[in-house]
Amino acid sequence: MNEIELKRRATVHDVARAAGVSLATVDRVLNGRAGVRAATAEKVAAAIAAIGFQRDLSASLLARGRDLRLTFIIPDGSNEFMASLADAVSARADQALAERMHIQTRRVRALDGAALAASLDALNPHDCDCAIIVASQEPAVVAAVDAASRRGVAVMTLVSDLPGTQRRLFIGIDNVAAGRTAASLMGRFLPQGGSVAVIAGSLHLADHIDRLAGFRAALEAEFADIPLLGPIEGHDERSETQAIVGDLLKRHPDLGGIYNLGAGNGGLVAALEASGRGGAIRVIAHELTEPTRRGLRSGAIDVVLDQNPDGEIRAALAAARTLALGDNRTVVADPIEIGIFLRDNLR
Amino acid sequence: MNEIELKRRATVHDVARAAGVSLATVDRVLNGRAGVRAATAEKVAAAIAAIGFQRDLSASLLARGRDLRLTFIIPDGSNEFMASLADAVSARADQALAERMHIQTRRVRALDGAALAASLDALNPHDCDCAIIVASQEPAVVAAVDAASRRGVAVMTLVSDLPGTQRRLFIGIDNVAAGRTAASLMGRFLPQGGSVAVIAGSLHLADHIDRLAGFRAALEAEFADIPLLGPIEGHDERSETQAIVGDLLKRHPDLGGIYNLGAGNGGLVAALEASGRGGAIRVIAHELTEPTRRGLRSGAIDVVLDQNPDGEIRAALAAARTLALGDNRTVVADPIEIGIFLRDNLR
DNA sequence: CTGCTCATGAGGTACGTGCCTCATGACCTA
DNA sequence: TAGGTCATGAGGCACGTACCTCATGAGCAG
Repeated sequence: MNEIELKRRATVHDVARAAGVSLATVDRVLNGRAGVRAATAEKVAAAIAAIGFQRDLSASLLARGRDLRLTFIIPDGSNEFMASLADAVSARADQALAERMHIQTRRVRALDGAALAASLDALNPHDCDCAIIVASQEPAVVAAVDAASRRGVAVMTLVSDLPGTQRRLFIGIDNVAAGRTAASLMGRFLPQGGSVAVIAGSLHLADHIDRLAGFRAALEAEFADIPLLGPIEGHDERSETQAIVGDLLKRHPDLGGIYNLGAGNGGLVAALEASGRGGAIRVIAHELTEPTRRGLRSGAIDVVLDQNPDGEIRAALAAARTLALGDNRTVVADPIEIGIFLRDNLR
Repeated sequence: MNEIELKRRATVHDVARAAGVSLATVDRVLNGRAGVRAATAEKVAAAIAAIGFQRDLSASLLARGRDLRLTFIIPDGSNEFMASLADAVSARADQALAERMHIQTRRVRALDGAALAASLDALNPHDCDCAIIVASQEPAVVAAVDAASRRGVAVMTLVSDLPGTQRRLFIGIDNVAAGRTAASLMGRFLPQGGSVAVIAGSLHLADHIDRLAGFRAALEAEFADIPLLGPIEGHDERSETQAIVGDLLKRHPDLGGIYNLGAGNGGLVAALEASGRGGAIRVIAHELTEPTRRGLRSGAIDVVLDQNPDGEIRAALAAARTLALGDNRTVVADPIEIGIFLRDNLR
C-alpha cells in the first residue's frame, strides 16, 4: 500500500549502464575531460537524455570538497538601496555556507564603469564560479562581462541588466512594468492641472532607462494631458537629488507630482520637507529604505515601488546553484515581484 | 594573496575531537540513539555549540539514501487560489526532487475540519517527515496537528495559521496588515457617501479573521464615517458569493465599495458585470487568479491583494529543509510579501 | 569473585560524485 | 612487425554522514 521509494534518482552508474560504457567514460564526458571519441560522447549524452539523469550538485560539491564560490559586486556610495542589497547578501552568507556556497562581496564606485570592469577582470575561475553584478551600460563593462564569461566565470546581472552580453541571467524586476505602474498611480493621484517631473539616476542604467520608457508610454496612453518635465539625472546621489528637487519646486509652482525613478531619496524627502509643500505634491519613489520609509510616514512620499533586495539575493543564490550544474540550457529564475508600498502597508 | 579555503565547515569528526569522545558517540547523540550517559551527551552538545557544528543535510540525506518526504494538504473545491497553490506545488516538484525532497499532494474538501484531520491522522513518520496544511480553526484539526507532531510528523501551516498548536511554522502573509491595506485603499478610492460591504469565506479561517480585524481597525481609525455592511460568509464558493453580491447590489443602492476578503471571486465579478454597475463600485479582492485578473482588466475590480503562492511554496520547501536539520531552535522563514495589483501592474 | 548490564570506542560499508592510477587492447605509422 | 598513440575499462580513495557490528572495560548485584 505504501508507495515508498517509487522512483530512484538516476545516477552516473545508471548512465554508464544505459550508454554501455564504463563509469570512467561517463565521468570524462560529464566533466569535459579529454580522451573520449565524439561517437562515444554522443552515446553518453543520449543516455543522459534518455534516462533523465541530473547530476547531484550536493554530492558533487561534497566529492570535490569545494564550495561554490560567488562574488557579488555592488555599487558603493550614498545609494541606500545598494547598501540594503549588500546587507541582504551578508544576511544570507551563513545560510549559503551551510549549502556549500561561499559568498564574497565587493563594493565598487557607483556609475564607474571602469571600476566595475576592473573588478570583473580580477576574477578568475579558480576562485570564483559566478559573479553577480549590478551593471551599468558602458563599453568597458560589456567587454569585461564577455571576457569573464569566456574565462569561465559565469556572470549574472542583478537589479540592472546588461542585454546583448554573455551574462547568463538577469535577476530583478520588470522595470518597464514598474514605470507603467508609477505612471498609472501618478495619473490617479495627481490633482487637476499639475505637471509631473521625472528624476533618474543615470541614463546609463538599464533599469532607469526601462522605468522611464514604461512611465512615458503609460502616461501618454492614459493621461496624455499631463505635462512632463525631465528626465533630470541626479546620479543616485543624495545631495544632487536634493538640489534638483529644491530647484524644481522653486521654479514650477504648478508642479503636481514627482517621480524619482532612481535613488537619492534622502535628498528628495529633505527638499520636499524644506519646501513646506510636503503633502501637496504627489511623489512616487523606488525602493523601501530608511528615507523612503520616513517619507511615506510623513506623507512626503505617496507610493514606493520596491524590488525586495532580500528576495533578489535569494533568487540569485538559487540561480547560481542551477548554473553550477553546468546545464547549458537556459536557466530561469523565479520572477521578482514589484512591491507597492503606501503608508498603510509598510513592513 | 588568494583567500581560498579560509574556513572549513566543522564536521562530526571535529565534534568528536572537541568533545573528547568517539565518532560513534557523537553519532548516537546526533541521531538520538540510546546508550549515551546524560553527562556525555552534555559534553557533545557543548562541543557542538562551541565549534558551531551544523549537520550537512545533503550528506545526511545521501548517507541515508533517503529523500525528505513532504506532504501538502490543500483544500479542494471551486476556490481558484487553492488550485493555483496546488499548481505551484507541482511546478516545484522536479526541482525539489533534485534537492532530495519528495513531494506528495492531497486535496481535501474545503472547510471540512474532519476531512483535514483524517488526512493528517493518516500520516506516519515512516513516510512523511513534514506535513504542510492550509488550516481551518476547528477542534478536530487542532487535535490532529498536535497528534501528528507527537507522532514525529512536523506540521507547518500555509496561508491560514493555527496558533496555539504544535505547528512548527506559519508560511503566509501578515493578514492583519493585508486587511489594513485594503481599508486604506478603499478609503482613498471610495466615492463620497458610499457604504462598504465585507464578504468573508469563513470565520473559521484564521486568515479571514485577521483580514477582517485589520480592515475594521484601519477603517475605523482613518475613515470612521464609512458605514460597514457585513461580514457575510460566502464560504469561498463561486455561486454563493455571486448570490451574495447580487443581493447586496440590489438592496443597497448607496453601496460604494466591496471588500471580498475570501475567495469565490468568479461569482463576485459575474454579479458585478451582470448588475451594470461595474466600474462604479470600488472593489478590492484577494489573490491574483483568472477571475480577479479578468476583473482587474474589465475594471470590475480595482485592487487585488495577492500572496504569491509560488513564493509560499518555495518558502515552505526551504523551511522544511531547515526543520529537517532537527534544529529545535525556532525556525524562521522568509516573510511573504503582500502583493498589490492594479490593472497596470498585472503580471 | 563471577557474571551481568551498559557506556563507549574502533572500524567498516554505503550513498553519488570527482579524480586518480594502471591495465588493456585497438589502431596507426614507420 | 615493432613501437607508438589513444580510447576505454577497472578499481580505489575521498568528501560528510548514517548505521552496523564487535570489542573493551567499568560498574554493579549476588
